[in-house]
Amino acid sequence: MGEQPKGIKKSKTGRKASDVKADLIAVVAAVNNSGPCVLTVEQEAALPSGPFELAHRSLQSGLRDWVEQQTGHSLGYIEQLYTFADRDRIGAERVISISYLALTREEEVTGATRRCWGSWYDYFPWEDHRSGTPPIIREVLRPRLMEWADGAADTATRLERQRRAAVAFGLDERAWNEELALQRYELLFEAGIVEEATRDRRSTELASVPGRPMVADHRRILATGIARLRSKIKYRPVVFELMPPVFTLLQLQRTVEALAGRLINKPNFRRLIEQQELVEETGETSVDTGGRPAKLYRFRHAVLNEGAMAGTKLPLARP
Amino acid sequence: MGEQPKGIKKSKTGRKASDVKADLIAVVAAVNNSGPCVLTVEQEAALPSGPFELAHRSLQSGLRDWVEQQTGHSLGYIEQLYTFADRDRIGAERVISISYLALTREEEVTGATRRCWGSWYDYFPWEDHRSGTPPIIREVLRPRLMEWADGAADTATRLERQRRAAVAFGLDERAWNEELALQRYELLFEAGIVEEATRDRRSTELASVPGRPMVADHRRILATGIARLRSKIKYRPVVFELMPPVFTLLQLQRTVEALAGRLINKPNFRRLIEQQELVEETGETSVDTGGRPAKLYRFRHAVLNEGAMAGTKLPLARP
DNA sequence: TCAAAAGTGTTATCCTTACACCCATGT
DNA sequence: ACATGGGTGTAAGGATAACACTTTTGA
Repeated sequence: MGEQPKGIKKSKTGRKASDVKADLIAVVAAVNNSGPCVLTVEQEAALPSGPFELAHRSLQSGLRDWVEQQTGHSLGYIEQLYTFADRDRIGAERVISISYLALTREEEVTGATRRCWGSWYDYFPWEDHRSGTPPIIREVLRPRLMEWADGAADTATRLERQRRAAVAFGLDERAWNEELALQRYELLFEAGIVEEATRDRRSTELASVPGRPMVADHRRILATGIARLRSKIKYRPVVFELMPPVFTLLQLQRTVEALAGRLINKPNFRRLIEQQELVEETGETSVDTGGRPAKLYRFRHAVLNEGAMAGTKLPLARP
Repeated sequence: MGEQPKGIKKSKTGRKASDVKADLIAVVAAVNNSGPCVLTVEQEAALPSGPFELAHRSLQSGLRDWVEQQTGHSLGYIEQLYTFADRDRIGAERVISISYLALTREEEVTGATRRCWGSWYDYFPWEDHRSGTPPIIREVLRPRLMEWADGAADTATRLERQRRAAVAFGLDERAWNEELALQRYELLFEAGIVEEATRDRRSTELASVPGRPMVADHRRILATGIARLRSKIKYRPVVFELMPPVFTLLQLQRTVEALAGRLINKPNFRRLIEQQELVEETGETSVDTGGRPAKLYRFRHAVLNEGAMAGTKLPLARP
């Protein structure tokens, strides 16, 4: 910031015209025995959030403050998700939402704060494929999506819609891709199949409404967080933010499966983890839960320093 | 939205306390014969930007308006980069910057607008490894970084700094990783080696200043864009946004090389492109530029519909 | 003829995938 | 004994990397 820090930006309209409100909004994810869940308020219908204010030192610290104040939960790992201006919001002042993904463990409940964990798959019943493709896809979503496609004005649009639905939901022998969680929600929204899409416009159509809805566009933000996390666990060791300090390899696998919404091959998973040297043995074994005692592991925090996870996909020339 | 859209958010301070200004800021990238470049204003010292205003239909359209107004350039492909609150900015009103990455071709100059293309590697001379490791790393950056490391209070911090520098810049036999462009800039900033870091605090240290500086934190935003693009070209077909409608495979390779800042193995690159079916022949050949005529190709826009680029890195169980 | 660029093969190696199988413990 | 989970081995297939080589043009 020299002598003229922002000199290049001159609003032609008055100063007031460019004033906005900025909301901070958090997807706080954890995994417990019943599966992946998200920290909520308001009877599990909203994500913790609040306005960014002068008192906040930074966006992240503002977010931490709001989450702690509303839920009594303090955050560890945080990353930014996306920023958007509320759609179809007109009026005196614009609102910008800056969303974040946070990963924690569901800790001991201390205060008497209204903290509720909502299950991911209550909001997105079509996303859990751990016990095979959920029936809701074939029985509800597929027919509704085809209806929507058939409602298109011309043939080109109809085919286009069918293809989009097939890609997103793995229809017609296509493979399921768990990373498309956001695309799927947005497709359902566009097709008017999801409650949030119809509740503004007095629901002329029948509301078949699969999955529990949320306030405003919070469910879309949750979908964004899920999609981001599902892709990120594949190239960054973030799962460990969700694990206790010490764990067995099967516990780790179950956690990843909960997030990905699909099952993993055990032997190969173990090799993958071990060959990347992400964990080290503690030397102890678990207090058995139904079978042979398992070795306990802890995360090797050193890997964060190793600058690993390079990932070249280009055929580089030898230097 | 519903009956109580944002009811859960009650600012304890007055309304005014949460009002902010939101700036939109664009990294508009292109590649020409002289290499990768970015659209700038103010004598190549700033990125196009402007405040988000009531008149704008959305964040993206606001960005398009500002860029077009300031440079006469209209944008195609856009993606959001990052949102941050200005660091060390105190005072009456907070400023939030929402940054975007846009990809275009450097088109025919039409209007008499002040549009300038700045070369990436003028701003980041250490990032271009197409002709081997640039001397500036061994001759300037390495010594300065070691100085900085030695200035640490304790041994642990010193070793930590040395390791960070080595990872980021590929020192000590480590491999160069072109995707770490942002980390590198931030490391230089933290070490006070870069002009932006010293100019606030009256530069007590000598300003060795490698690379052309920019206004405010625009250079950091540019680094963010470069890093994002370098990683994205590996798993999404975004390069084609930078290409003319018809091109030879070598032109495509040269473009990718310009972005990545390193050379690619030709035969393997061709196979990679062809086996992914990203392009199709036009049937024509290029008006030769120095050798045997090359087949011309065009991008297969169909691939965008194929929902390809799944990318599982987890050893899934058979369904 | 030579330089420059366009193209084609071939091989070794690594990683992923799939699957088969044995081990240790509690009931 | 057997169910449950822990844990190891291996072989096939595909992708990647490295490099050698031929072809076609213009100067």
